[in-house]
Amino acid sequence: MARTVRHGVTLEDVARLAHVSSATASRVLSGRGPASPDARSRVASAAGELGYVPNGAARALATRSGTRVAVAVGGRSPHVLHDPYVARVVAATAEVAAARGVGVSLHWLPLHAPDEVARLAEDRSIGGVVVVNPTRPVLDAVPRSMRGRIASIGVGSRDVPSFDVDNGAGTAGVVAHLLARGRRMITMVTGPAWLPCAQRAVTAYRRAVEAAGSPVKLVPGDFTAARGEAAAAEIMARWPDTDAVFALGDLTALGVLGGLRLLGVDVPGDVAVAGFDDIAFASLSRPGLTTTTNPVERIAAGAAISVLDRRPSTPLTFYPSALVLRDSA
Amino acid sequence: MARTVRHGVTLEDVARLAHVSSATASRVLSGRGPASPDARSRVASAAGELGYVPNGAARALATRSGTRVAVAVGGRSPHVLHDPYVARVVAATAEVAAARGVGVSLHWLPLHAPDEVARLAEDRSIGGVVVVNPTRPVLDAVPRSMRGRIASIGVGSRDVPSFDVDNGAGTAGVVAHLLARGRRMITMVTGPAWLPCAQRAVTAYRRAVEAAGSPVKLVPGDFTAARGEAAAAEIMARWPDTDAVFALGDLTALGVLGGLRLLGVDVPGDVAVAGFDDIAFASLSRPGLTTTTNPVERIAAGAAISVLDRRPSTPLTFYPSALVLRDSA
DNA sequence: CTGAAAGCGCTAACAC
DNA sequence: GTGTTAGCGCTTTCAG
Repeated sequence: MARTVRHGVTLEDVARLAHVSSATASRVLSGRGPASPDARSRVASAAGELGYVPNGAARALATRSGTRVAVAVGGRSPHVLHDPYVARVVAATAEVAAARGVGVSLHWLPLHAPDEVARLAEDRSIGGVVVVNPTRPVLDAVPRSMRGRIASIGVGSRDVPSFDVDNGAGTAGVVAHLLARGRRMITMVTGPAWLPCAQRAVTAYRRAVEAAGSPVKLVPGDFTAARGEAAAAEIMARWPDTDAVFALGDLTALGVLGGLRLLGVDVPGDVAVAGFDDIAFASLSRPGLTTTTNPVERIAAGAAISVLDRRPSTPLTFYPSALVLRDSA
Repeated sequence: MARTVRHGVTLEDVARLAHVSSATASRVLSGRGPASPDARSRVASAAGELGYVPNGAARALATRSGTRVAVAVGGRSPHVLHDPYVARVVAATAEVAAARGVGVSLHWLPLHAPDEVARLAEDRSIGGVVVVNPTRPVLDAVPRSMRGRIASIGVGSRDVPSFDVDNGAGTAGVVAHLLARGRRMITMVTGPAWLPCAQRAVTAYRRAVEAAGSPVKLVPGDFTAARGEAAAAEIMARWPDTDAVFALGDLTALGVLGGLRLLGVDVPGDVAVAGFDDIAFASLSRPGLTTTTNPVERIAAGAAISVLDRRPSTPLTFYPSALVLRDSA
């Protein structure tokens, strides 16, 4: 195993050692194109011996494939880039990118300038784009040329396959549980109004609650804890008979928990509280937060792989969300 | 502003429109090398008009500068890559990388194979490396060739500048606060034993506590909440007179909070609890967690910039940690 | 199946 | 100051 790991081994070096042309070496190493078994093995062992690592920049230049995938996040302010949810998406993407010799860059997609996404497409060093929480205008601004190398975590479109948690089913599960526990006055704290993928959850909530003959009560949210705390006060003032709150996003649910405590409302005695996402802290709160899972890393990896491997994927891939019962509901 | 944004505008196109050679255009656009004011303005406006975006892959190939920065995280298992702290580092790095037209990839540095970092250096498409939580063997395995394009979030070495939170001062601040509040039996839950940068906090704790004539009581931790919960039981069994616990890492502190509650210990009545990091949940727990800040995003950005701009930086850059008082201590 | 040769888009000497 | 000329390391026709 005494490898002569010279600094900067090139395909040329491998080819020379294997007594083949660099073209053949390229075919073998990239797996594309014909090559005799003999050549194959000689190249492979030469590459191994020299500790060859292909130069991604050169490959990207030759194949026009780009050297990175851009994660573009829709949001009202650039502050969204510091969201812990976004961080998880980026990290998961960076992990699958590493395996393919490429990188990840992070960009903000302002709500008021949806065609920023087109600008990303002009950058030839960007091989693919994963849009997070896109709005419809963003999706519409996606240029034809991005087809096959763009995916969405959020809603999708004809040209943009979507990878997302099945928040409809997740919500239905949570509401069903609440109903089964005898709750009848269930208020929902929604996501931001501009965020289309969050509407699926609202629809599911509405359907489940109406089917049970209970009233639909909605309060706007924004995924923050601060908003949850304020929402709790709003809800109890407006609908004192509320016996359950379902918040889209655990941070908001945790905020609701805090807000209710401030009001002296007992959870789950007086009011049950449930969230969405099952973040790390959900199990640490007091009472423990009943919620439903959101496999963010798996979703991000799915989206990233579809973009990087240019796999023609189904237009819609839903990841299941599983109910996690704790003490709050 | 009616830009003719053709798909794939090259430097050649810009040069042609500006009536200069591509070399001149390159000098102007990259800011390196001489250029007359006249040429400068013609090139600039041509680039603007065409909506020119430089091709990072081509540039990287020509300058041998790489197309991405690798974030390499030391840890016992590949699971560290899913740590929320790591995610924040990666996202912050991806943000500064985006501004420079490069990407970020994420890698695991196994404790038992410290020379994995040398393997990264062999990849010519990796322009720089940010090591997170390195051990000394990792630092020693950094090849000479990486000088100036590697930085550490954690301990550093002669060749690897360090960017880190001043956890010594942060710890001193927390302990001083605990002492000022009259606590005398202060136990510390440490970080993993293999993690050198966490030792600074232990040293600071030891010094502060000894100076006050209080006993040094250490329990090993691993930054997880589960460990914090277990540690709480251990501590109260071993040292029933404990009146304060300082945990390195808020997640662990939150675990301690839970563990103490299980034991029926009142916080902060019987025992005060303080953490480190000021993560989002610190303000959401009950009681609110007293802790000290850790500006992870700023630290990561500092490290990333030093690597990307190849700035000869000071060997040690400490970021201040500020005490955040809540209810737990 | 294999090799020669022509780029991919940019930068860096080196003359002028 | 500016243009000409070579590459950077890889892939990809196109002959053979």
